[in-house]
Amino acid sequence: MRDRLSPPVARPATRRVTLSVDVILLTSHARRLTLLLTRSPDPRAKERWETPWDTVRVGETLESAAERIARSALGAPPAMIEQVGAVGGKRHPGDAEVSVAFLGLVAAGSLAPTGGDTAWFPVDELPPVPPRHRSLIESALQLLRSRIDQSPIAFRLLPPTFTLSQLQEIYELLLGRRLHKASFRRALHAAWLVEPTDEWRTEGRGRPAQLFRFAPRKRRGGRRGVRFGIAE
Amino acid sequence: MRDRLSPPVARPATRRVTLSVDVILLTSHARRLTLLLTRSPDPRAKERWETPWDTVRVGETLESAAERIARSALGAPPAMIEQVGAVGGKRHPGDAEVSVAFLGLVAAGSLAPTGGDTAWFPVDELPPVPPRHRSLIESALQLLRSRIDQSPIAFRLLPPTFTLSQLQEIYELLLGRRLHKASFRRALHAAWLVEPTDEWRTEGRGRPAQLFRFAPRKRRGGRRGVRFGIAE
DNA sequence: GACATTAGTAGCAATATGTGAATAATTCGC
DNA sequence: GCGAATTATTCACATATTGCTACTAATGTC
Repeated sequence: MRDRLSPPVARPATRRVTLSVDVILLTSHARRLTLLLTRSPDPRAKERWETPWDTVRVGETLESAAERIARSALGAPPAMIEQVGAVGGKRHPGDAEVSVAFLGLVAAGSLAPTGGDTAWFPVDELPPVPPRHRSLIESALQLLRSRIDQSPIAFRLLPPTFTLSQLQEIYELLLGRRLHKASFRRALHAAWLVEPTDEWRTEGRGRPAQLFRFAPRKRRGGRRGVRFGIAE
Repeated sequence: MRDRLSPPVARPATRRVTLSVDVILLTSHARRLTLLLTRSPDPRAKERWETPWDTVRVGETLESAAERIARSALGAPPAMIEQVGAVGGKRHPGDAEVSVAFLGLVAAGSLAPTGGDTAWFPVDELPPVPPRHRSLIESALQLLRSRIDQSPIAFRLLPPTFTLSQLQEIYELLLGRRLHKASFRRALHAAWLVEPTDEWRTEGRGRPAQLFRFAPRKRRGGRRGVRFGIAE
């Protein structure tokens, strides 16, 4: 089988392709998911905005390149970074044949002083971006939604301490639907994911809310049955 | 921000890297997950087995390259193929700087007539493989387990018609634990994923089992609450 | 102080899940 | 042919989880 792919001993030189690392940086702002875009440096570019990207430098891994690109665009490292995947086909602003996309999450409130070359856009009101970036953004959002219950994604979109209403708001944002307050809190406490601090926040009107922090505890091995969540 | 990455108008040529596409082919056999490996064509290779891989040819996408490699190794296309992700670092048998891994699922029973250069190994009894392949196999298995309840993975590991005991066996294999028969079936029927055929299979001794086929129906919009499954 | 507003809980009905055991349809040994 | 062994399928019931309405609490506004 392999023989058909390459000669038995001396293998052909692996073909070289142009490769980029592209970073999707997301945060929550004003009850909306927002994405960081940078202005295209090329005035002839078809689209004026694109996600931060660069090539991998010598000695860098894909991850360290993604971290560098994110830090450079934000002025600070994101709270979490995760690979989305690799894609080719579709036009890339630097004409990279293959792009490896990373998703970076930024805590709400730490929106960098968006300089003239970077700006945050609500994900449902994006300006035109290059086709490959459009597709990577879609993939990143899908990843975000599919991992929300397995990974501490929601907590990375919040500052270290937060109110339970803020947390619920993030979940509603990511899931795209309203959640019931009592049920949400009951499930949250049952999961031992947060612990209360002794601080309270007054948000203008209404009763002050207690602040919590993310502090997951080992959970007693609750062996649940299978959940058939297959949509297709 | 972008300015620091590249000059305003004329961008630097995107750096070229050697790239491979590596395919993890899995099936279920004798109550075990098994993986297809090909014999290394290089007698000086440190490891004698590796997962099928090749470079991307001109005009191919990553996906079509993965399909070609899988078809070439199996003699037939896999039932499903999905990207695992991209990795660098760690030694690759062809010294590719970056590898994009794909997971391919093969229906049980269609084990190709494993020629002299390819063979199936139980995933928990693999011979030594190159470090990058070892790592990709781990990632693929993790992906498999994390998607089992969202994607029809289990069904792709089975022939078009199957008994519910076979299906449960696959779930137990992937989840690594026993499931209770009655609960499993109740949840399965509630999810409207299978429909009975009018065939029965006699498996030697015991009562014959009815054969079912995968036939997911649109499910009444069961808006469930949040499940906090975060381990950390 | 009455009211609007947001936070946090109680309690109960409706569902879902865990489990043991009953019932069904075969083959095997004799 | 008959009973034991084996595998499939379902029932029934105890427990656990979830959905929801309504209630209490603590604040700012007027």
